[in-house]
Amino acid sequence: MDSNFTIAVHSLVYLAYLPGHMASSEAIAHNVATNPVRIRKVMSALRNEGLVKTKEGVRGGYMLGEDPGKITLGHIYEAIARGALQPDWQTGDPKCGCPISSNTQSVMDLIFKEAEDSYASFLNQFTVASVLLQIKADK
Amino acid sequence: MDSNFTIAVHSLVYLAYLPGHMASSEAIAHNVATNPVRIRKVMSALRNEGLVKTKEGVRGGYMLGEDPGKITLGHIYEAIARGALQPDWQTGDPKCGCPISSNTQSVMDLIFKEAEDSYASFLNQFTVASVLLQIKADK
DNA sequence: TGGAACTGTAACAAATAAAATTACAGTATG
DNA sequence: CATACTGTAATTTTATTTGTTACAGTTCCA
Repeated sequence: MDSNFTIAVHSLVYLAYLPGHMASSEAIAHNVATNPVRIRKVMSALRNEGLVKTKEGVRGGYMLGEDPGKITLGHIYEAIARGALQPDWQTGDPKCGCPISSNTQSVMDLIFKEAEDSYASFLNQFTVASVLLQIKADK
Repeated sequence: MDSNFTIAVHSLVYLAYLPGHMASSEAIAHNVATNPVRIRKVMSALRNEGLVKTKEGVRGGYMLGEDPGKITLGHIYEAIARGALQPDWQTGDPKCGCPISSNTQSVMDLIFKEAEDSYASFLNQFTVASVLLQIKADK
């Protein structure tokens, strides 16, 4: 999977950490170690879910859309990475006569969907606030 | 992630499906819709975990190493895809003064490891035999 | 006993996906 | 109205995934 989920978590934790709870894409990009355009794209996806709020124009930037203790990693995952666990490439050939070759795709599809639900719900035990605490405690 | 896990599951289900429970890399590759070399690589990894047995030489190929009902998808995942859930790319810079930038990597690392454990254990509810049944029932 | 049918790998090439860059229109602020 | 921002599209660069070729080693059996 791509790193958008990690970037999203890092960015939100960074916002939670800052006194003003606000930063520009450039400041976030610097902390995350990537480029501002990428941060803006990630933030756009988070904004659609209400996880951040945007302020355009001079002295604009991003701020948390909710209390850090209310934003779970599962929610972040759903907002930005849904489907990332399943490989794009599929095995078999749906038009093939063999039932294994033709049906494995749809069965694996279902298994991946269920597994991803379980993954996202596992991630719900973490919040931006709890990750921030872990990071502060980390030596 | 790459598709090795899906290929592994498909291959083992295919072996379980065949009357003789045995097939060459070429036959498996054809069913999976990939090339024989790739199947051999996947099978090598599965062999290290005892999930398949190999027979070299004429009329050789691969056969199941255990009862299809005993092989769980979690075990297959561990054998071939451990670590695939975590992106290679990491955020932040461990040498940076800011605690967020420098510690997010190790904290996310731990979260991904735990999440992957939970993912693999979710997959343990499925076996090669149960997937085969699902595939046969699929219309 | 030697050629055919296999696996095991390594090395390389092609295709695809992820990340970075560039560019520019739109928006608030002072 | 110049400046400092976001939003997004287009493009380039880089990394990863997949496929191919090549060949040594193993077993079978004619």
